[in-house]
Amino acid sequence: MESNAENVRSQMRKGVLEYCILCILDKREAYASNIIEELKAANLIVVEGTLYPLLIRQKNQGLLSYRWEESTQGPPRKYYCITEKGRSQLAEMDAAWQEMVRSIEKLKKPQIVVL
Amino acid sequence: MESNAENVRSQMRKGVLEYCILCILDKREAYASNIIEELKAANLIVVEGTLYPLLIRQKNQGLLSYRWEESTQGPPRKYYCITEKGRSQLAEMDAAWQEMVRSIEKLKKPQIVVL
DNA sequence: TTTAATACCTTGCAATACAAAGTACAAAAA
DNA sequence: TTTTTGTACTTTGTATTGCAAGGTATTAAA
Repeated sequence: MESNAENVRSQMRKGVLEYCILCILDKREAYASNIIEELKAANLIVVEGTLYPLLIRQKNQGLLSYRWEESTQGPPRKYYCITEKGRSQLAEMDAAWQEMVRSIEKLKKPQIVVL
Repeated sequence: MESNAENVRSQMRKGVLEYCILCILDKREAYASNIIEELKAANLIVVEGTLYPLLIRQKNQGLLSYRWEESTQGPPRKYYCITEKGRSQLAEMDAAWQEMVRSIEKLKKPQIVVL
């Protein structure tokens, strides 16, 4: 894939990542690697340096909570799960996303000219 | 509307604005106020301080060109129109946007668990 | 001459995605 | 025991960019 197409996609991810995290954690709790895997499966590449600060921000906002869990292979994992506040934020983001999709559709339609 | 909902929408606009501008200028040439009006009609609020630098950036990237036109009421206007390079960028952004919409749909679906 | 309306531009700030490097822990290899 | 490997979490520095706020310029009306 070209570098330009990469940039275009990277640029579009901005502002949607928070939403994606809440979507994923709304289904099940997960630790960072789980989240990265699921994002990758949906063609949304994200690196650690992006995800960790984002999770911390959302936790500090009260949207997420976490618990430590021992791992059989490696250091303990931080499993995040969505809070009530997180769910209500997710509901707002759902609405905002749908509105955004409609907005783009509107922009794509030929302009209506009154003669 | 709540401030939080505003923030959510503002955040989501990021990374999509460039795409929106190209969508609008793909239909017809326009100057800044035209563009702001059309974005507003699509529920995408953007202010001058955001739009002008963005138009300049896209012009410098060769995605847009402009011409001056006298106005009957006020100073001359800078009418922007999309270039060939801009159209090819728009095509890439269309693809990226569709992919993003599909990605979000994918994340919303319940996870498939193999037992 | 002053004021109002319109249009374009700039500055400073805050948020954030990312590359890159660092820290910590556990198990396997030497 | 010591070193290496793999996994996981964290931090730092940079570039981008949306936005509030303020500035400049032109025209026409008061």
